[in-house]
Amino acid sequence: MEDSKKIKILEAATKVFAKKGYQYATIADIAREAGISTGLTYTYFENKLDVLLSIILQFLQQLQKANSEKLKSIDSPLEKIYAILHNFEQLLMRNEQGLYLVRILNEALPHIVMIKEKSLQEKRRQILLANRTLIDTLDRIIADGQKQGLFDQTLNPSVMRQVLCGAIERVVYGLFYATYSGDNIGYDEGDGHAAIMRLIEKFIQK
Amino acid sequence: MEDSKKIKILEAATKVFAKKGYQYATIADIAREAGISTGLTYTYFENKLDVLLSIILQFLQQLQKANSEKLKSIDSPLEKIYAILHNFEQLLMRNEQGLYLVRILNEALPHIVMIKEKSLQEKRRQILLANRTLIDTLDRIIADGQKQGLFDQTLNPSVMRQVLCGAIERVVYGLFYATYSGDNIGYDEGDGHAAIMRLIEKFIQK
Amino acid sequence: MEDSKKIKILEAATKVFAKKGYQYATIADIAREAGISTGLTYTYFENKLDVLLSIILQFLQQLQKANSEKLKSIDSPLEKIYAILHNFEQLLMRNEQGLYLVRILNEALPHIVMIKEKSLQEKRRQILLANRTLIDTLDRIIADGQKQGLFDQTLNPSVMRQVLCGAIERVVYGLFYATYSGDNIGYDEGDGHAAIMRLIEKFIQK
Amino acid sequence: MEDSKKIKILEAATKVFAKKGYQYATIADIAREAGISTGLTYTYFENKLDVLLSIILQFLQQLQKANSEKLKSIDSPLEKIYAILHNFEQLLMRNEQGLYLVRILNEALPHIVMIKEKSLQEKRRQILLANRTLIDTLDRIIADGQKQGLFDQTLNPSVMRQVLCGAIERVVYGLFYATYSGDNIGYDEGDGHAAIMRLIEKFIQK
DNA sequence: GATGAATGAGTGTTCATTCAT
DNA sequence: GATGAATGAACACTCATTCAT
Repeated sequence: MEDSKKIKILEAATKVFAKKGYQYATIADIAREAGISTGLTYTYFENKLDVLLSIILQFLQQLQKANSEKLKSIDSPLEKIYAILHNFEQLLMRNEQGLYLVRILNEALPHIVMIKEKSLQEKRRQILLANRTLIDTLDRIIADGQKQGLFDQTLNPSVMRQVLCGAIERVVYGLFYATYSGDNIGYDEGDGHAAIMRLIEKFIQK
Repeated sequence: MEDSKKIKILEAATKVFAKKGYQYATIADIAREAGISTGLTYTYFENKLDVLLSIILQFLQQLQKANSEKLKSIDSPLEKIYAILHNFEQLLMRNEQGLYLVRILNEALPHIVMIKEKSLQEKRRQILLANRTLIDTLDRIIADGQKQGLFDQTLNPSVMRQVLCGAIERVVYGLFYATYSGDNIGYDEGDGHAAIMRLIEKFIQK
Repeated sequence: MEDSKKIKILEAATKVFAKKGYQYATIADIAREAGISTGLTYTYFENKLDVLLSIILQFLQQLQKANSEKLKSIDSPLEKIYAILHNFEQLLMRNEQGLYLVRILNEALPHIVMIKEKSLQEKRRQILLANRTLIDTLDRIIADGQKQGLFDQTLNPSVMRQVLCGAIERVVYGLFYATYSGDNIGYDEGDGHAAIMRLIEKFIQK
Repeated sequence: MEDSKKIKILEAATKVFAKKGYQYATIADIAREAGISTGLTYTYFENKLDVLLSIILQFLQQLQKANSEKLKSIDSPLEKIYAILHNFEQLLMRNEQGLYLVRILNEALPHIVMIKEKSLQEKRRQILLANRTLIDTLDRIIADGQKQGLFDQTLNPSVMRQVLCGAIERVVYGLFYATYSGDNIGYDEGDGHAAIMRLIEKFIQK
């Protein structure tokens, strides 16, 4: 089990899933992109869905790792928010693969809850757990900020987190779309970053 | 060609697409939900994709109609934003069908650009047009608000619109998820509405 | 049971079968061409195959009737051959419907033997009988001609009849094709008639 | 892509198309006859129609090759006609597959002009070209024979070729029918060959 | 490990046929 | 008789997955 080949498949699949959508991407597409045979995919992954879940889990785990490292040494809720945002941007906007991920997460997350395949339950559980951990982390930081009188106290932390995440997702998805369609969407990465910073400053903070 | 049957199919398809996702929904599922035979679906629609596009187009046209009616009599950019938000909520949160729509729009919109089937090009064009009209309307309102010194002038209107739309989408999608999974997502419709109002007040306005 | 409507359906079906081929012609096509509803077709015919068989049987019966009337008063085998040829040309080349028939006979006759539907066995039997009668008539005339020393005696009557019929079929089919494709096939009705006459004169006669 | 499997599929399809007719033959039938799975058919052919066209094209190309090889070394128009007839008989009457072909050609050729599928246009073009080449070759040989005073000069070469081809087709088709229905058609292969030879001698020659 | 030929379950779509009106 | 909406069986085709080499 060469790990380098597994990585190559995951990268190829990320690209193909992002460009065609999970449903329209075939194993043959992915194998071609990875420069291997279709059959070999099944040496490294249970099935097509396993490839998708592995991509998502890898991302969530990377994010979780980056977050838990950074957050330990930060006290201020605001700084924590910034730290998480920074990790997001590092993972999603620094390179091609990151932008592909945005599209995949956007498409796939709603389906994950419904997965029933027995052999993938463990991966499903891990993804849901990592997702929940991220959500809980954000909610707790916001609640802390509110308690400390730093953040808006009129709103529910969960809904504030949804606003923040939804905004980030949309802004970054637009950047993915611009990159891969060539269309002009009216803003660039700098504008996007500025908008999210301003959102935190004006909407999250008191 | 009973129109009532066409509506029944669209309603059934909306429900099935939302619950299973477009790809996993079969025509048989939709027909069963609508209480008809599979074949009859093809009396009213060209094919499965036509059903999806019809659902989306219907929503966008309803929204466009509601918006153009309301906006005529309003001058204030802020009030215009509220009016559009109100229309969104009326169409998406008033009933079951609306919540289904959120899920469908979220899943399907990214794919519409790629549609190549000749017979569906006109519908594709109408959807893209209606979507663009909505985007342009919002961007223009925001630009007006900025010119009049009412809205934040440090940000690009397009990116502000993305933040607003992303936030709304995520908040409403959470409500859909809560309704159909039964999970507690930590906020309710009232919280959601309040958060969006607050977003407009603090992020959009100066 | 209006007989005029039955005829109208048969005429419409003849046209549609000829233009599209039996398999590609739909009942809806035929009904549209006949100016009636699809359902009404089933008042006059058992099913789609019954329509086809009725067309063929009608032709064979008309030919049989014409032949038996003419042949009674003719003694000379050669004149008999001419009489049958004349009847063929009268039925197949005098009008549009006739040319359609050529195409249909050409396509459908090979399938008729294989028909297994119980309700159509009687019609199948009649068609095979009429066909056999025609074949036997021709074979007997040729055998007579041979006995009387008028026709070539070196060949089997059956194979001579095949040559004659095959030639006629091909020549007339070419005329149908020319009429409906607009292509130039290099000969016209006059040439065709001349060729068949010459074939009889040189190949059939001694 | 084993070539032997492609051939196996073509042979199986030739048999099945001949026995059931193109429309009534299913891919499952063909695959069963070939001893493979339905899916594998699509590894070797675009679709069902592609299988049919491949059968026809293969025959026409074999015939064309055989003709062009033989005709080079022959001067006499009469000998050329005999050579082409010989090639026909070699390809169509030597084995089971050949007799199946007669049936398929008879059924399918009229439909080929109408094919609209983009991916099959090239194959369609090649078939029509090969067919035209065959027709033109025959017409030119006949015209030559007429110029040299060897052939009947009272008839148009095109119509003479139709008579010859129609006769051959019918005679051979009868042999196919006899073989596969078991019915006695009143003549055998020897009779058929003799009849065609006699047709050339008496109808084509002066 | 690596290949890609082979499998076959699954589904969109068509259309002959039926039947309530 | 006449309609055409409704049915559902049938089939071409796709593609995830397997496995002999």
